[in-house]
Amino acid sequence: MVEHDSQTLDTVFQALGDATRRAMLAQLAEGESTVSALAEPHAMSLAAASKHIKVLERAGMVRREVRGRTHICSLEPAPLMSADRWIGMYRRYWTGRLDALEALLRADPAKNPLPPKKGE
Amino acid sequence: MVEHDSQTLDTVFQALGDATRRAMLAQLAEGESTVSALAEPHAMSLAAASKHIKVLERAGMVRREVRGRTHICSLEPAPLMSADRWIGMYRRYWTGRLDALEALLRADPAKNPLPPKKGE
DNA sequence: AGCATATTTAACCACATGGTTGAACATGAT
DNA sequence: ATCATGTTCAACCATGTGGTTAAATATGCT
Repeated sequence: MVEHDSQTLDTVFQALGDATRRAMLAQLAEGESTVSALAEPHAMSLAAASKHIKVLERAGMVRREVRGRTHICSLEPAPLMSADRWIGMYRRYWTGRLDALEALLRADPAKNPLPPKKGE
Repeated sequence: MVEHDSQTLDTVFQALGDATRRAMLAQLAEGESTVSALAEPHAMSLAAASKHIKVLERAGMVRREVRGRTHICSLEPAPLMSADRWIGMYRRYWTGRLDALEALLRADPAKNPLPPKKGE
């Protein structure tokens, strides 16, 4: 039985709900970065970027190692895994639905109830 | 190449960042529910629950069919799939890390750098 | 028509969020 | 000691969020 800690999921999903922070995670997936390197791609003050990083840290997704005067951030995968497992509970659901749709289409292709709908 | 619509991900992850709404999605995964049925398990006014449902709707995760005076809500899987695909980009990353860890452990089990750490 | 049910809307409140600027702090270089 | 660099902190602002209560709306029942 999979335990889902509600508070963890709250902070993780909240942290993911911002494009700047998602971009930072993407950058960290490529390798460690200093705070300024993480801030650089974004059109905002360093202080603002610093706050975003702190949100990611609070969510446990980023670890920080203070090396001299620079802070080196790295990705901590565990919370993302939690989020993934939560969403994973629904994979069964939607694959079921998609299978049903596919079956429907195979049964009568002329009805085609969907436009291509690839824009995502 | 997977297109990730930033705005969609924003609203979806934001919607997921609240335990009440996650519980509502779980309930909807079991089957359709009216607004009051969705509200019932939660210690809050109907108006508050109604707002939560609207957040889920805005995120595209819930569809509403007005049948008479009751509104029947159902789960719309596409946005969750988007979120899943986004997180999926990191699956490679963390399985890599875990594989590395596992290799480390196999190489020298005595070092065992981790407590069980199953609490999640 | 009149009443009950299902839901939303509006106005409000406290607090969080995402941004700013300017000052502070800590470290490294000269 | 001084100065520059990397980062945070504090104060502030506008807007968003999650909740409330009270009133409005829409439908169904008798």
